[in-house]
Amino acid sequence: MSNDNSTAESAAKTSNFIHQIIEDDLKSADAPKQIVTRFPPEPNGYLHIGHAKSICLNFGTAEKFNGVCNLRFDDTNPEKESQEYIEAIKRDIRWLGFTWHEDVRYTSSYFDQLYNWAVYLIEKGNAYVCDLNAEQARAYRGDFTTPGKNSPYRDRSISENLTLFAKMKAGGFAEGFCSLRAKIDMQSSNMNLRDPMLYRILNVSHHQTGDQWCIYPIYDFAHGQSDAIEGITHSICTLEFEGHRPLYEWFLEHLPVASTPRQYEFSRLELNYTVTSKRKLKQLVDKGIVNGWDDPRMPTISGMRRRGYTATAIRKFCDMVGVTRSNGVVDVGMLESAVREDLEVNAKRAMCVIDPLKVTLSNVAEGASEMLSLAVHPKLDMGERELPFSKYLYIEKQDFSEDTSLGRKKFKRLVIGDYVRLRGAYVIKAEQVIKDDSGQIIEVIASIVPGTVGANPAPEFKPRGVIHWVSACHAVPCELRIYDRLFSDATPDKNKEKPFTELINPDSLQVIPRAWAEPSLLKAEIESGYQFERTGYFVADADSTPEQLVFNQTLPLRESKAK
RNA sequence: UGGGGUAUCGCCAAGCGGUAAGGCAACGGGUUUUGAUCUCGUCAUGCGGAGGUUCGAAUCCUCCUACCCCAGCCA
Repeated sequence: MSNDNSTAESAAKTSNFIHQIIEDDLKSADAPKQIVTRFPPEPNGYLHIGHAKSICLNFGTAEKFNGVCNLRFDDTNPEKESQEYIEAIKRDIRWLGFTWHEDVRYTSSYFDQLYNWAVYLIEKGNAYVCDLNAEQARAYRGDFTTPGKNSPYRDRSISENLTLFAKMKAGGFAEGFCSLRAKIDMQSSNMNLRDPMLYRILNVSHHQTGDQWCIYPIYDFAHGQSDAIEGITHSICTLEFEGHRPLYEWFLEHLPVASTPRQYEFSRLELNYTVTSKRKLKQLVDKGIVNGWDDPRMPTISGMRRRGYTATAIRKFCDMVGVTRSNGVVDVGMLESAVREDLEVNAKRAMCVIDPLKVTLSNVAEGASEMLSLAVHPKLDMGERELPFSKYLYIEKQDFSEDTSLGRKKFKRLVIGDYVRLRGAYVIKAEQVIKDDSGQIIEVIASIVPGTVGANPAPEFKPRGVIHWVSACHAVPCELRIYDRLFSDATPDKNKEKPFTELINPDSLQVIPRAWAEPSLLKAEIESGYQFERTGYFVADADSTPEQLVFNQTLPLRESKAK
């Protein structure tokens, strides 16, 4: 489908601070044999545009340096995770065009090893079972300006800790009764080092391990070690994990791990007029504000796919925004620009009239039907399509005006007494307008200039412009869903007055139940992009049935001010 | 407030001591059987601020300022 095979080349050209670090690493004496990265989503929601950036970075970096990238589900919190999300995430990554190394990994498949390492820490006197409840633990932790206090359980003996931890694992304690904590430094100015929790008791079954465990490791105790197990060389994550890096390294230093991955952080992607947080996107879904995770207004990968955004465009966009450590909010227009750039060369052209006005051609015989052949793309060779022409047409209401004083440059459409080109067909002249009792224009009588198909007319018949059309008796009805940005606020999650769920653009979805498409669109495939000439990019939606075609507007065409 | 980060055009972003790339947007001109595309041009004497070092500073030093992250048994 994609005519763009320059993605890999341009990806190879783009660089960022992480690539620079890797280049240095590769030159060093202890250079890794191979670069290994990983994309570690938690299966607690669908992937969004922010994840796309991380995916492009991790898979793209591995590709650039002839390394590999693992897909690892960071499934340490079964309460919020599900198999449905796992399947959706795999589907989205594949759709983006990336292939993970070997089999999918799961942090949960390392639970035994992680447990043994926890025991190891206890044996070395570096971890203890703490009976403080959540509230008490918070009080003991202190705050930014107050150092924490040691837990009264901090100095339990190694053997007692071993017994207690085994009992935790065996289900001997109620949820929340106790936890395993690392013995680091309650006075640390880095809150993450104030004896962080390693394991908590969770009496829930896990989507991968079933009821095998009732204790689950916390992120910090699982992530770095999982990286080490997999031989990850560069563990790339977002900025909010920066403060966790000392802890990440502490575990690698205090455990007999086989390799020492390094963590690097970059700033997460933010887009204006949207939210990029799985938690918030889930709220939109749960509250029914949108129709599911793949609603075409959602910045999820599956939503964008359904909207008609292409993988090529999303990857191009990720390339455009770059990778840095500074927080910023990217203009959603940049994403749209990448989408148009791809669709301009990859979308087939077709015609569809949204708001029809009947045109009767006075000098075309009743019942006469001519089959015209039009290029699928005006510049690229994408074949031809057949288009029936007849005495009765539909054009857009907007493309006709009674105001004959409108200048030819000001209004490049149909006006009584003047000429206009029907795209790919004849030049016509509007002769007469017919109105109903209320004065509404219901029909225009026009005539064709013979011999103007594929040929320019004599100068005196020079058309004001080109308009799109369909043959009224051949056109197929279809439903159009026109989308606009989901939020009316540029920064919905930073608004002080209202929660983001109340900043929804009331016009984010407009349904046009009956538009008229050229017959070739009957063959439109789901997810295949079209440009409806002069109106916008559209894509056939999976809701389409043999009786009713449904198209989603991907984006309108750009419009210069004059229009 | 303690700690950790970040500040270059409206937005994103190169720059790594030698005199401010590029993209998006915007604004002008041209081409065009899509008011699309394409194309040509304009768009930071200035790099958060103030000092300092240097022949030379966005790049080095000092001091300010603003914003982001951390006080989940989330990731």
